[in-house]
Amino acid sequence: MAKIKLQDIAEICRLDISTVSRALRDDPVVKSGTRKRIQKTAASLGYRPNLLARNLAGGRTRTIWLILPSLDATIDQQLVRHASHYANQQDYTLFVALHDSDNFGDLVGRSCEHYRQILESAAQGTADGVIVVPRRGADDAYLLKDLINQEFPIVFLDNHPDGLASSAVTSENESGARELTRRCLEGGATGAILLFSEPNTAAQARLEGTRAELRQCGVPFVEQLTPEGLENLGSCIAIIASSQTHHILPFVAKNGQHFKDKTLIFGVFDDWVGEPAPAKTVYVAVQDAAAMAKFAIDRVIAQIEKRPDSVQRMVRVPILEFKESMTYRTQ
Amino acid sequence: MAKIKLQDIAEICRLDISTVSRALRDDPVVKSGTRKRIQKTAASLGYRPNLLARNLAGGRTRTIWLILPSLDATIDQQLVRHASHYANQQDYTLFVALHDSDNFGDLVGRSCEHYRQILESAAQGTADGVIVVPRRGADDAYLLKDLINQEFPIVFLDNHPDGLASSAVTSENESGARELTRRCLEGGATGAILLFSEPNTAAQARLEGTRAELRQCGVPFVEQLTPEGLENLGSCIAIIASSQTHHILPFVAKNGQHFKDKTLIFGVFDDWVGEPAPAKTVYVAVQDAAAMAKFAIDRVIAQIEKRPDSVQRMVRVPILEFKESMTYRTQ
DNA sequence: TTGTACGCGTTATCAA
DNA sequence: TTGATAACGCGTACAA
Repeated sequence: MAKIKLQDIAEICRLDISTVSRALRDDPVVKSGTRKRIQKTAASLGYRPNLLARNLAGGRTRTIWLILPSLDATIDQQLVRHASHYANQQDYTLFVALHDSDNFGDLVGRSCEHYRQILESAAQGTADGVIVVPRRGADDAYLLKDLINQEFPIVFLDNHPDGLASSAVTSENESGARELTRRCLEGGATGAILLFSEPNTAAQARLEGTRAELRQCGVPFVEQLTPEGLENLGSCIAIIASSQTHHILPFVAKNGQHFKDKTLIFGVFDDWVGEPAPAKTVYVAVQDAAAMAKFAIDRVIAQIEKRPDSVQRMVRVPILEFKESMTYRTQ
Repeated sequence: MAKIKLQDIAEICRLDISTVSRALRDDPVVKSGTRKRIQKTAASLGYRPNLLARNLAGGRTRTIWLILPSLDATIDQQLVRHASHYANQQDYTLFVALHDSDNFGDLVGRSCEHYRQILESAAQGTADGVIVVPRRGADDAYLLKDLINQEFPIVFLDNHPDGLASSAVTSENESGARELTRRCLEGGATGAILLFSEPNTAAQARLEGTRAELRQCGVPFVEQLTPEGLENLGSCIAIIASSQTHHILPFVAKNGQHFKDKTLIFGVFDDWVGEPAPAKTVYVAVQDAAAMAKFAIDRVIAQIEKRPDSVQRMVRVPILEFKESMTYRTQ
């Protein structure tokens, strides 16, 4: 059978469509008897209201999109999880869209196009607001400018494009990186290798924090691995980076021969899965994904409901904790 | 300024709204000159077509939802990534919704409610079809039954509820688990511990495959760890499970004292991050996420476009590869 | 080549 | 308490 609509129910019940509409939304203005009757026949027919029509008429969707480049990093997965949860609590539905999913090496440029399409779609009535996790430098700034100018509710999360006057939620990356670095030094590091090559504001802030701390403590470090540079770093080298998966382990696997006679310490953000080997210790700066997600959702909703957004444009969430990674050794 | 609509542009250009509508979709029937003029003024006004209205009028959204419980497992992330990519290639947009995100321990039952809501929303015109990764046994069967009966395009991925006559795409879990087990035995295992406690069809198939192989080879195994059971397993124990994160490492961490004098071998699906320690070797059965995603998308689209779906109800994708996990040891 | 008029499925504002 | 009717913004036969 085809899709049941209000009209069908109305005809069966010999009532007007508007009465049916009210009854199905439990409007107490409809007489309790007819209301029940309508609801029963609706259920028996397997009626489902058409959300497109409903949202079109209502002017809002109670839907927020979380748009991010990928789910590779642990923090991304956690943000999705918490944002979805918290949005749900606020009676919004959160949808996730990936915009970097085209980067499989087939079609360059298509990814950006896809990104643009997603943002457009969101702003075209399908979502009440969006939370965007940008990734590739300022490539996307011009895409977002329009939306912001038209006051479409938008909040940046984790990273934020430079020079856009809009809400943003991120971690205290700079001071977090300083603290992480401090731990590595307390752990005995005599020098450091910095792996923060991503061209985004979060990685840059971390890089700067790390540099600042190392300089202040007078500890040598390099950002590119050269034989000469390595000599200055001493016997206990801290490798400090954003994440395990993309940076440290591949890096160590590739340059293993250089570290033969060295002791290694790793410093990373968010998590370390598995054994810390080949490091002596792994220090982890854990971002507060729950708080970040909560702030982001709150601020989009504030914009959606046109509540006067808090003065503060940029929210920096403190690092949740600094810890040494667990080891599963049996001895 | 408020939202621009076709009417606004029509008035400015002194044309009918329908002409504007055609021009903005590059309909060649509109005279090239006026088409350009219309497009220019539209752009200058920052016009965005309302997708709700467009989809309502058009009857379709070119949107597919991928609904899954969480993103904890690597396979989930890969499925999202590939599905998003492939859907995009087919000119569909893929949205991801999590339905288990409420399981933070606050409100029991709310998760199921949320799940229902998401499925309903999808079927209410917002999506042309859905791909569902179910997780908790057959809890959700009744939710899905309605949708299937009403011929709403739906494909199950990874797992599938029992007894529902609908399309499903999954891995060759049973034979995959057999092969994985074989590898563990070739690696020297004298006994095995099986950790497949999840109440879903994928884990069950794997459990059965593992059991079958072990029985055939006459190798002792346990599914619950007891002191007596442990004695029979010999000195080299294979721990075989679905994933690293949720099962093996916590299990070993908890029961470490029992394994003091044993050699361990791990057998898992999808991936192993970090060092294999405390195991001698880790064998990994890697699922073919790309193929799974592709099949799933293809089959939803087939249903959406009412093409006669292939006779085969259930697609079982072969395991991509069996490998030993990489090690990053520097010596 | 452009305009008219109706449909998409709901909600909301009247009037009855 | 219910019914008629106008939005919501756009697509599209059909007519001009």
